[in-house]
Amino acid sequence: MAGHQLTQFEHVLLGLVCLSPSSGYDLKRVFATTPMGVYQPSSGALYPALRRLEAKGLVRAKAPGDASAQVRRRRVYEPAQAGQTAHLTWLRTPVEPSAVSRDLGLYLMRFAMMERVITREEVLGFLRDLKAALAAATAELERHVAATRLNDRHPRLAMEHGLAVHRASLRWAEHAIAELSAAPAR
Amino acid sequence: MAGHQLTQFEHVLLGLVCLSPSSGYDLKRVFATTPMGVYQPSSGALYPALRRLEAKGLVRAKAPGDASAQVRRRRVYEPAQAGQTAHLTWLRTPVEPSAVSRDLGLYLMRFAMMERVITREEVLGFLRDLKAALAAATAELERHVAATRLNDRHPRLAMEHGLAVHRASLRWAEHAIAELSAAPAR
DNA sequence: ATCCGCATGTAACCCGTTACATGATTCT
DNA sequence: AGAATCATGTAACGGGTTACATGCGGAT
Repeated sequence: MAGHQLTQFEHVLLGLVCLSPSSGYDLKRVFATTPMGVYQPSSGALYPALRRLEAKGLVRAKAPGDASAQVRRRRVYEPAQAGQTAHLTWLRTPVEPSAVSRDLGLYLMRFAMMERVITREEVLGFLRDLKAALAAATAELERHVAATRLNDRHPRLAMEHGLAVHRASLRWAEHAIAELSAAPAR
Repeated sequence: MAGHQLTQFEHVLLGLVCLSPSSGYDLKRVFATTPMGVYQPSSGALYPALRRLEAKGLVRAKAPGDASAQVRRRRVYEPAQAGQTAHLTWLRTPVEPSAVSRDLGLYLMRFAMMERVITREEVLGFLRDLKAALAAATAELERHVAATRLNDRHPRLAMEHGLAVHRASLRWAEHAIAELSAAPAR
């Protein structure tokens, strides 16, 4: 059934459809109006990706709600069972410490989609792994900064930027763990 | 001569070649060992890109250093005049406020390559523009966080991550401006 | 003699961008 | 009626990833 594995983009689309059934245009608006908007998918990326998800049996086009007055031309997608499980599996993918700097945006996206879908224990485990990976990446960068010649000011400053950003992410992870730990049970 | 415009990746490669003549393998090592390593170019991306730069007359393969013992199979690239000017033009490309969140890594790369190539005044102008763009992006995010329902904890936390990271970048820009302003004239 | 690191390259495949096309619906 | 927005789609093109191929040089 499911061809091979999905693109990150396809995983995000599937996640959004799981959050609430949407048409391609709805999803376009999501990217246009939320802070996800750092990436603005083109029609040529979005619609074929949805068709691929449909072809793999992960989503299906909802039948026009029988009270169809004019809603004919909108293809509203909803998740299929296989899509639900694929989404859950994606959310539960272990944190890869070596790729955390590259994929941090994706990890944040996954975190944002975890609410009310997986248990708080699992979320806290994810955040702890993320925090550990960020701490390791930060230490690695510190090593690198210390090992670098002080001759060149710009490269050193650029590395310090990376360091500052990593430290901010690390502090955020600690903050998020604290807030979720203190939150009332759902 | 120069076909159309270069890829960001090609611009980075050109910049590295301008910093010091390098072979493809040298460049591979640069990506593998420096904090640039978030992106690990494959052979199928790297060597064709260098050939494209060569075909556009921006770099050329250095003739084997006549004292050639065994250095025959290495193609060491050095910048051509057109490459130098293209690199300078790239470094001087104005900061695009609307894309600063997406392209921050590229901007940092450009900053790291500016040393000793353009005047300190220009560098400071660049940093001030970058700072302004980051401040605008931060304000935008703050607006968005404030306007969002407090119902969902995870999305709000994810947005706060973006906010924390933007603030760190902003503070870095201020720090960099201060440090460069205080630096002794070269 | 063989294995590993150096060093460059190529081909199939996939996918995203750009640009264009098309019709329906709503606004003025 | 005409314009803008909604809504989906397609074709050409470019470029990156994966995987494979190749040959030299030094190390065991």
